[in-house]
Amino acid sequence: MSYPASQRRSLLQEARCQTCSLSSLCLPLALELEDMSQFDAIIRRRSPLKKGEPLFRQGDPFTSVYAVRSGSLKQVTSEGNGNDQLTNFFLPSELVGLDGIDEEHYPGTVIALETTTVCEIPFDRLDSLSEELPELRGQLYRSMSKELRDDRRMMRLLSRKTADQRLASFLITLSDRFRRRGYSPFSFRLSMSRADMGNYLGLAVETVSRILSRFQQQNVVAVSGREVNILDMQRLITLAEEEAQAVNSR
Amino acid sequence: MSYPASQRRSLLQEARCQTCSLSSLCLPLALELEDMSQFDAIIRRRSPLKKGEPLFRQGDPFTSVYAVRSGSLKQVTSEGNGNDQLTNFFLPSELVGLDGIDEEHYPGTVIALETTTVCEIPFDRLDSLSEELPELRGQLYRSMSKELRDDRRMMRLLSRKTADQRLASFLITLSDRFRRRGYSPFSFRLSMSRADMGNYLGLAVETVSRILSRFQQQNVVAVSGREVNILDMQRLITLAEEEAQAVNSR
DNA sequence: CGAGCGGTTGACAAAGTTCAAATAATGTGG
DNA sequence: CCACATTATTTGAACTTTGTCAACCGCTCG
Repeated sequence: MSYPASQRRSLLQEARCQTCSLSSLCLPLALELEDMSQFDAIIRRRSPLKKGEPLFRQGDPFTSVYAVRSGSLKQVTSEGNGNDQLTNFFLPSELVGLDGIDEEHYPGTVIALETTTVCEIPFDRLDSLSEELPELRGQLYRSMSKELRDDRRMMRLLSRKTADQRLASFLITLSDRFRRRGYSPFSFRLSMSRADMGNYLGLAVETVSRILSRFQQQNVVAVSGREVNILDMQRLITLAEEEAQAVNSR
Repeated sequence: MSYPASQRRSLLQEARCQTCSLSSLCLPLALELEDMSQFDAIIRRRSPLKKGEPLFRQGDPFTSVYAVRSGSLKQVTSEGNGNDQLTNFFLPSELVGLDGIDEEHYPGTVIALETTTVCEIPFDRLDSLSEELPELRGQLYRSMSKELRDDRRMMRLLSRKTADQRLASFLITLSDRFRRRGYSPFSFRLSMSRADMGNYLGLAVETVSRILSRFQQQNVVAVSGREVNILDMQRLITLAEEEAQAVNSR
């Protein structure tokens, strides 16, 4: 989730969707150049968020969805008592805030994990525009639908997988997301803490740490602080799926 | 999830959205009478599903979403190995299939838990119509957004709650859904097996059974087979939330 | 009436959590 | 840039919760 200086520079320059390297992954995907400029027109640029800075807070009135342009964020839902749940990490091109549409407010706080830039897309404008642009509407439906499927996958992870499988799955998913964005799927930097990972995966920090150590011992990955190198992707995939036997289906 | 004979009869008679008692909860919510008839026109009635019968199977081509009219269903996602994950229960007025939009196929099999009737809504027609009817479009966005929020709640349940809290939460959620639909929130019949509950909640069947027994001993609920009576709702709510201390946030 | 399924209960084992403590990393004020 | 204060991460050991295995009950369906 860090970028070489050259790329970071170019990301910041791309003030318009038409030239943004992410447009093929982002909401304007599938839009014609002409339509894209209409879409581009409703977007508000925001100054970069610093690490730890919230994009919005739980309970804030829902006004916009956001496309991540660079950096990364986490979404945390608090339930009164100190018990927070980290429900999502967002990487470039992903849409933030879709779960706030049907209520007047955002259901969780979204916080930058590093210096992060986003495009703000006022939802009322997006909705109107989606009336005229079937492709845009379809893309919006698809984004939400995909998020639903990802959620189901996460539920499966949380309810059926062992701690080892969770960590392996997590690393694979990250790897895959990086790959799709043109970065190395084998070597990357985690922008979140062990505590964040544990919270997201439903594990104690200590468990996360222990398992990463074990993976390292087994030469599956090399971990140094937040730097990750996947040494044996095949093994990692096996780890994520194996033992998946039995549990409730003898 | 069973209905008195009189109500069941009337549900079956309601062939049109305009007279359906669920329209105030369902997709046509917020539509003017005139718009509603347009919406009504695209809907296909289906003959009732028998218990155990699938509405569609995982991998079937995605064509429609479905609104439950009466009865109930479960969604099961299989991952090759025998390890299935039950990701959702659907009650009357709820929309089935939204997570299939962005792929060409449904991501899970949806099976009737009892005799069940649904309205089939071809998605391409729905999409076109949503172009003309902003209210319908909004409702569709809201439905998906709500489902996202429910998923987040479920993730929280799976990753942070104890078995007791999961069962308590589950009963409360069901109770609430019945209440919204005009049924008793205190007395209802479970249409799913203990195994289904366990699968959904990420618990072994034995655990589900034990905890229900314990709740019963403590006079929180009276359970007889699949009949449930909530005796002490306040206590149940406490059970669902309490102990929610600590875990990752000392 | 017997088979089978769904549900319940007990005993034991395993996976993870909690608590404690040491070490490493990062940030801050001078 | 240094010394100190914090915060993050790792590791060990005891303890809990829940899963697994086994046995049994009760009901329904041929």
